Amino acid sequence: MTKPVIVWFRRDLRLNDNPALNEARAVGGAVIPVYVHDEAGEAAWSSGGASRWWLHHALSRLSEALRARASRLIIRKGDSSAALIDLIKETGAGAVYWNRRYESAIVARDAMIEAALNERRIATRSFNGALLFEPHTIKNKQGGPFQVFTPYWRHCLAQAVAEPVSLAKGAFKQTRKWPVSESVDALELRPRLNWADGFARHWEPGEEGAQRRLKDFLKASVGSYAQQRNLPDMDGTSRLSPWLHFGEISPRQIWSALRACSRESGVFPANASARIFLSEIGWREFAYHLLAHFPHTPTRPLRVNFENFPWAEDSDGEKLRAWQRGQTGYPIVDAGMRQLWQTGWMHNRVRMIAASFLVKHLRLPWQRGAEWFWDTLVDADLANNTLGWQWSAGCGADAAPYFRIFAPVAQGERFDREGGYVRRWIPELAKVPNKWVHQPWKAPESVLNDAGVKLGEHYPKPIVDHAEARIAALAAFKAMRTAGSGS
DNA sequence: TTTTGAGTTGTTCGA
DNA sequence: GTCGAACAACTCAAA
Repeated sequence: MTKPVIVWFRRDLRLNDNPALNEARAVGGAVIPVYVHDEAGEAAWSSGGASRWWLHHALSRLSEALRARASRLIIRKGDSSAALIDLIKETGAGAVYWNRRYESAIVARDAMIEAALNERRIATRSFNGALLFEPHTIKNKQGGPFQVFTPYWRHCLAQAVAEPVSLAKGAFKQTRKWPVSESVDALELRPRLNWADGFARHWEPGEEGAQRRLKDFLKASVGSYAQQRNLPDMDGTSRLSPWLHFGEISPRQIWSALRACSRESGVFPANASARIFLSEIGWREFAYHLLAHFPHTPTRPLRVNFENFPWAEDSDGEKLRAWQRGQTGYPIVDAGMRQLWQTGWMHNRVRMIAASFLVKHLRLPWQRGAEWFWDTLVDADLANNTLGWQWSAGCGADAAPYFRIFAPVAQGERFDREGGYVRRWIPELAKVPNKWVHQPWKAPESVLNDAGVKLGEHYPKPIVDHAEARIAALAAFKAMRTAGSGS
């Protein structure tokens, strides 16, 4: 009789286009879906607070979806290797299948588990469930990894992309006796305090929620993506990032759905908007490419001369705290940081502005920003977070040149012209007229009085002066360069 | 090996 | 208000 196969779910919390699950069902025996909550195994990057909230709901939805197929999700806590070996003993499973991950600590751990299982004569198979182009399959002509996006993505687009595979209909083959499982609640993923209560108004974790969101985006927003993706007051971006992170949707499914939309025009991608959206998926691929080939980059700069960048002092943490709490006095920055806190997400345009502000105006290390985002974003993803922060700081691959310092007032006026975004997240400024809403400190006394705002009381004065901070940042970069070349 | 062209997302200044 | 140039120099990728 065919032995059961364990499907080890990780960052692939979906039933459709799940190669490990598909292949396990194809074996013909029982399938035992398993999730192991192994915080120590995640090393330095176990899920942050906001991600844990999402994970709680993602696991609940996956568990329900499996029950609808007459199956179950078996949940265990603790060391992954020990949990899998226990389950093999309890179920008589002959194999473990999973979809690959790319963080260096996880790659190393998975290799050890594979060896340990093979030693016990348990078959293991791993699959690509998370990427269009896995890092080891993409090489430049010198045989090395790409470090510039454009040639990387051009190269990728010349490769074939596999079609997503839908889950075959019908119930799963049953195991004779289900092993015991923890409840999702027992993982204690939701915060003890109720700070995440607002998240549920903004998000619908789970595979169905992902498909609904993709459909809505393709119907309503992708056509105007080129123009509207930069306007934080609009729903112009896909907002698929958290579902993508947990693998509730795969990039293959997105690629395929986008191509179906382009069918009428006979060209793929059909237009500038579709091409730009696809290239955003490409940036995610590029981030995984870089993380796999430069595994030290979550904590250390890719460009080594940035190791001795002269960051500013902030011994009491006051500046960092002002940034985290949305109290810098620059409305577009503060609105973003408050959106992040309240919803677990921040619009991409504002992420760039807020990141640039931390790194260039406050001159605090990008790692502090990356840590905060890791804890507060529902879409926190090691590859994307690392690339984004190193790009903003200017120390990464294909990064922003050092002289590119976002001006928060100009950015606010350009991308949030009516101030709707700022007013939504900073109610103190609700009555400040458009002309001053991005720089209330410049407004005449009478205007502020009419708006009911006293600066320094209801809303802070700017904690740094833009022009001075800009000059200081340029000087710091210059100092780093001279220090680097001198030795 | 050497050379050449090019590189997500900006800002400021001065005409 | 609008426009183009300067910002400074470096690294990558391909020929």
